[in-house]
Amino acid sequence: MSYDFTKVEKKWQNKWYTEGTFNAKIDHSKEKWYGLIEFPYPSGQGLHVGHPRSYTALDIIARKKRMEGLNVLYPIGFDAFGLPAENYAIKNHVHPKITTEKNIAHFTEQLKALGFSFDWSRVVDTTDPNYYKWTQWIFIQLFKHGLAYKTTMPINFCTGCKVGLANEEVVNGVCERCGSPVVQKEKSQWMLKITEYAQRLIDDLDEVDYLEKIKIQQKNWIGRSEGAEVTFKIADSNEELVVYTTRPDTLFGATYMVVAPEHPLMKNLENKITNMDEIKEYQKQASLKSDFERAELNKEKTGVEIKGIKAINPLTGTEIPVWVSDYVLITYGTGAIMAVPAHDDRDWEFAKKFNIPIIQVLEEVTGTPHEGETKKNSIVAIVYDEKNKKYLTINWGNKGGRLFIGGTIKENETPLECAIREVKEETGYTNIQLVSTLPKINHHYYAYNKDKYFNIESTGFLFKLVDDTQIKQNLDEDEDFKVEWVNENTIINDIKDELHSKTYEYAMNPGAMTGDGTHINSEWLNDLNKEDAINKTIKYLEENKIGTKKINYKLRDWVFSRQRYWGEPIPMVYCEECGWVPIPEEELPLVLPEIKDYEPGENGESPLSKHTEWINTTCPHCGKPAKRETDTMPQWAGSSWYFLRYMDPHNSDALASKEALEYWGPVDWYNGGMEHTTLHLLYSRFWHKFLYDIGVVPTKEPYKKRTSHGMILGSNGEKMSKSKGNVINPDDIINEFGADTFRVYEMFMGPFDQTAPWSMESIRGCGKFLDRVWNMQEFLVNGDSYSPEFEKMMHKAIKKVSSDIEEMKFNTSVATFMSMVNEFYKLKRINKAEFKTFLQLLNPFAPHMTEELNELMGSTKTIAETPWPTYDEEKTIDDEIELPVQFNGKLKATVKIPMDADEATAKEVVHSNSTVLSLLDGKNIVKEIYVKNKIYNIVVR
RNA sequence: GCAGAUGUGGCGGAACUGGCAGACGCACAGGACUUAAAAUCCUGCGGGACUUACCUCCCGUGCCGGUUCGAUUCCGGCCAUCUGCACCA
Repeated sequence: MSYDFTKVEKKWQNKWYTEGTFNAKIDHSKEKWYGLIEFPYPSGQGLHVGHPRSYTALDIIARKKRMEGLNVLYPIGFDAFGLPAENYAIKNHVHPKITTEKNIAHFTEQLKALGFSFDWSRVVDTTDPNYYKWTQWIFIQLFKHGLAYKTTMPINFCTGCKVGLANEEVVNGVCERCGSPVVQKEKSQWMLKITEYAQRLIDDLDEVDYLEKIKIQQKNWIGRSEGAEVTFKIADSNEELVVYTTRPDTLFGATYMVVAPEHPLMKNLENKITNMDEIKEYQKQASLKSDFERAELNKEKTGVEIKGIKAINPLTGTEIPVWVSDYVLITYGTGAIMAVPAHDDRDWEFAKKFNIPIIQVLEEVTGTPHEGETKKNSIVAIVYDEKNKKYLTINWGNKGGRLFIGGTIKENETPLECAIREVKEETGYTNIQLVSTLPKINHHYYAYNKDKYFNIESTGFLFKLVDDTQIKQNLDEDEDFKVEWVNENTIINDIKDELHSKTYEYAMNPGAMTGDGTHINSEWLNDLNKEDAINKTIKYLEENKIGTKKINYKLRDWVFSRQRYWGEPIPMVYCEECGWVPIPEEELPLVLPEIKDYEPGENGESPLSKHTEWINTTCPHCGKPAKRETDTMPQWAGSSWYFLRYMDPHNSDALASKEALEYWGPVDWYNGGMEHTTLHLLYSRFWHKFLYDIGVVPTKEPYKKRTSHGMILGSNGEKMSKSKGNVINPDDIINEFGADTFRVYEMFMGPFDQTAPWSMESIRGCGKFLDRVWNMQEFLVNGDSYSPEFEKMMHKAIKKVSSDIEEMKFNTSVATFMSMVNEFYKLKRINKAEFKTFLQLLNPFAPHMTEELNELMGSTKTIAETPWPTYDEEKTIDDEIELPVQFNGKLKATVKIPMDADEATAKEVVHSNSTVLSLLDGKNIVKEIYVKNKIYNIVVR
């Protein structure tokens, strides 16, 4: 009798749905467990095969938790506001509400066909006024607490369509739809002060169980840095330029300053600046670029010197030039920097391009310091022969190995003169040309020939050989070496001296020295390391009132306005007298008006801006005529708190009752994609913390645990997309293989948190496995307890599957099931006790078939009603193990010994093994290593 | 450019905390069943050398090096691919 999944799956799905099997109710006598998956955006394409990966994973966990006796909440809903519905509406003149309803119905059907144990009585829909009433309510609370404010922020503006665009709609600087250039246009927008919560969003990560990579990514995104704000005076004016720096210790090396193109300094000093036209042109060019373009890779640095003004280095009093360049961003720090080209890569690049002086203030330390060192200044010269691709070295043989040319600087001699002289004296080459001067290195060493310890400051030089003109060497008596030209590999292998190899490294990778070291050229900071110098500088700045210690975050406030129709209306009214006033809470929800033209308004306004009858209202505060806000909220708004609504979805008096929030909160386990780590996850943590602060929710953090799933790729290993023609439709898979096979395959395809390509061949294998499970009925025999042949396997399997599910190692669980089935087939026998346990373990993965088989076995209870199987640790342990025996770490034999055998027993068995004895013949045993139950290694000579 | 991730047979992958590399599945090959095919069941399956065969030996977890009795696993340096990005001072 072959298995008809169509009938069986429908049967159980109907039962679950009509009986509300998985509907959750508050029950204070039971421990709760709240599992959450990211609710889908109901797109017109229908469900993606990626959705079920996450949903199945948490469904498995939820089903297991129920069997373990927990009161489980596993809800589903729809994040239904968004761009695609609106764009579809513009194109086809269908109201987004209609398409959204249709799409939700389609999604619901698809999700039900996969047999997820969702509580279908709690479905939420972010576009439902009864839902977004509370999204608006939260916004008003944010406004009342000073966390929502208006400011001017640039939007992407299409010069063709004359509308604002989302980042996603801008492709290579042009509009996705019409191809016209996109420019940045200033617009007054609502902002949420997420930055106020930056520190707490970092600190409270210690309290939650998120995957480490998620915590790291959130911390990097928030980007806390400690540094200082330093005030630079502008010469001959009252203007000051405040910069933020994380490296105040390098202040002596600041040789110029840079301000962002949007910085007010230029306007303020307009009458002093002599090249204002040039600067205005540069500002205009910069305004055409989006932030993304400015960040584009390998971009050549651009900039213009602001002529007519100079800044004064507050430590040295030196006048330094001020530049404007778009590599400095107005949104970070103070929008201005002090540039230290010797110790910052970007500044270094800029200074090289515009020939600005580079002053080294920190030098790397090599070698080991020793008491009684003699100080000297010296050079290391690297000479490169481009024609033959060889480097000039001197080979001391066993008296010091291979080195470049080195030497001590004499009095009245510059380092460069010294280098040229040394090359001539030691090798005879006279026609060389300087390529670059390398950063100085502070080196400690011991000279054998002089029996002395030295501490030298060495300047490196890279020369190229012009021609091979060579005179006679002029050597000291103790200089006994060979002059040799060698290739790169020889340099890397032979040059062991730290100073010389470091010099070579600098020569090969020109750039700023950003590491730690010891300060030079820095007056009272000299000889200090980075950390001490930073502290000392900050202290000095504060004492002299020219700067302060400052913590900065990369995190920016959240731009909360969208010039779109299909979003939650922002419940604010503008009154000439009273300013921005929220609408009274009893008037919520502020319903999105039904309109027919969803085309954006002119000049980047929202479509709502054309509806004067809706816009015109009265001020809730003073009663005079006033206007509504026409921008709507971003899609992130509805998803920032939906997990709270699930706890009490039909409540009309509050976003959820206190009882529900206290019982179900916080979410015990939230799984979702890595792509939501920095936006959605951070936004919802921010809202939750705010709601905690105003006493609405009882916990600081919304999610106890967060994990993530990997993307499912097309069978060609690329991201699924219509244009690539590699999209897999879940409906086809369900029709051909059934939901159980689909679920098992998605769990088997690879490690849950990594990307995996789809394979039609592999899914067939999972179908075959389930058929084999079904066919085990043919050799099912009676039995109330595990048979001796399978007892150990059963206990091991319960242990393995139980822990695998908790660790989301679903692929190895499925492998365990497959191995078990293979074992049952070997004996062509399984008894009822074994079958029952097997079905219970497999049930969360393949709920339909296992319930059916369980029923066919004559069970009176469904598997969902039975407790999760338990195991006996004792019975998972083997009595005897195969111990590998190695010789010098290479496997040569295995011996059977009892589990947990002591060393003497193991030794006896190993030494009576014939292979071991023959291998020991004529050898000396140096050492024997025994690791209990793992290995026996004999080291022989 | 920065950050994060990944790299193991023909393919997807397994290997607990440094201890027998390749579990499980796919593909492939052979066999059983069948008039035949499909389905099903059984067996084999990293590469190479040697061999009638049993065996045995060598190589092998992206590359180079290190630590160790022993490294897919730890350390240093590279390379490649993927993903994200806000040049973060």
